Amino acid sequence: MGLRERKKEKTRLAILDAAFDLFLEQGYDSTTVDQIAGSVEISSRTFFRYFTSKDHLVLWFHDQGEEIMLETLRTRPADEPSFTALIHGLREVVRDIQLSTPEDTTRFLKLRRLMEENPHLVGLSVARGAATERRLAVEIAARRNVDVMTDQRTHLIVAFAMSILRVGFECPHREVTDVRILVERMEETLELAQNAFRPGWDV
Amino acid sequence: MGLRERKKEKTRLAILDAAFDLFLEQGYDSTTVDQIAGSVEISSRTFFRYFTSKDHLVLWFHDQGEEIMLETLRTRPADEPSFTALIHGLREVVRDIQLSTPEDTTRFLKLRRLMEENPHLVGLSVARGAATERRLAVEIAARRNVDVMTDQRTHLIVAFAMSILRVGFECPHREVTDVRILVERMEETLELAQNAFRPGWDV
DNA sequence: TAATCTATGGCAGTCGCTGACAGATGACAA
DNA sequence: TTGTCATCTGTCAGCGACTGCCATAGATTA
Repeated sequence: MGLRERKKEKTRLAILDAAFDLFLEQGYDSTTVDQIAGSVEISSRTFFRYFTSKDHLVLWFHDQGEEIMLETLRTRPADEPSFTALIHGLREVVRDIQLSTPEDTTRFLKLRRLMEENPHLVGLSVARGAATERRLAVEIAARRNVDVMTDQRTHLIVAFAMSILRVGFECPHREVTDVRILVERMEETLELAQNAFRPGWDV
Repeated sequence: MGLRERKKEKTRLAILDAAFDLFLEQGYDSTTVDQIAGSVEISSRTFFRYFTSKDHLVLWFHDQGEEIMLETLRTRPADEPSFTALIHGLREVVRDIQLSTPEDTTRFLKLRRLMEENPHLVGLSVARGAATERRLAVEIAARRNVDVMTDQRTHLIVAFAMSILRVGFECPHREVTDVRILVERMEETLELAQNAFRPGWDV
């Protein structure tokens, strides 16, 4: 990897870290892009070359998760029930968090705190989730040999699965100082959710 | 109702109609607030006194639905399973659409077309949905005699129910020229969803 | 009719975001 | 090492969403 790319990655992370710290310190809305750019010593124009919008800072994690979900779907056996396959995707997302570097973990926990303190950001993430669901629905429809446009069940399967992810990450009943707490919580949610459905409902 | 209030309601609807027509004609993004305000002959400053943001034009329906859901929850018997109670809420939302005035129906259908052509708006609506879910969760937690902060099942119940609404409204497999098509579709979705769960999972 | 309340418009300003141009900097071959 | 090229970066000018402030026109009430 060349010097150029390494440098880019470094500023990308620097922006992310600076932004999160500023957000947590003085709030999301009252932090301007100029401030963030300033504290990393780049122009705000450059900021927008790294992140398409201020919001996008918060969505980087989401994008990562989407990729994992899609990737997992491709590797799961074709005859596995769709919902089960999606659940495996969710577990992969969780695993990815567990295995990430300490720096990434810190970033992730900051992001979580940020969302907790600023519910409007949850909305953002959920909005992005709608796009993710459309993409997942295409995959699941192919799997189930149905038409994405007409098959409601496909969309229900995807929507339910993604709901689990969201519920698992929100409402953590005690302070999350460690990803382990989050993972634990996520496992509980998955367990609960899986028991809620009739076997074979997702064929 | 005084002249003042009647006039206000009239401009409110005028703004909504003008905006939707402009959006459908030339796209959401390329329509400015100034244009909308101009075509109703008010200043853009006044526009922002009727709608807190350009986005809010699209969310007015959502807000209405939320109110119906909350209202319904209050009237349902306390010993009814939570999920069932929410489903009744969904049915009330559908009923409200069926019973609305022709003007409102037209507005609603335009909104639907708008969302179809502009997926980004679906995201907006979903984002607002996150806030709605939090409010519904409070009610459901009270019903189930659990703590909103800690009980995951409550959040799952709400999230699943709201997913149904969303799926029912999106992906309509044929052009929606009549609310009846939509209602029909919604019934199918509800049916499908209700059969997906184990009886008693939501106690 | 007078006093009062409130809806509105104009204006100035902030912030997010973009296109266009020019200068700086790393990549790579001779 | 040097020169060429691709890419990254900053500056600047500008648009559109949105807000606070103040003055005024209109509706409401006494």
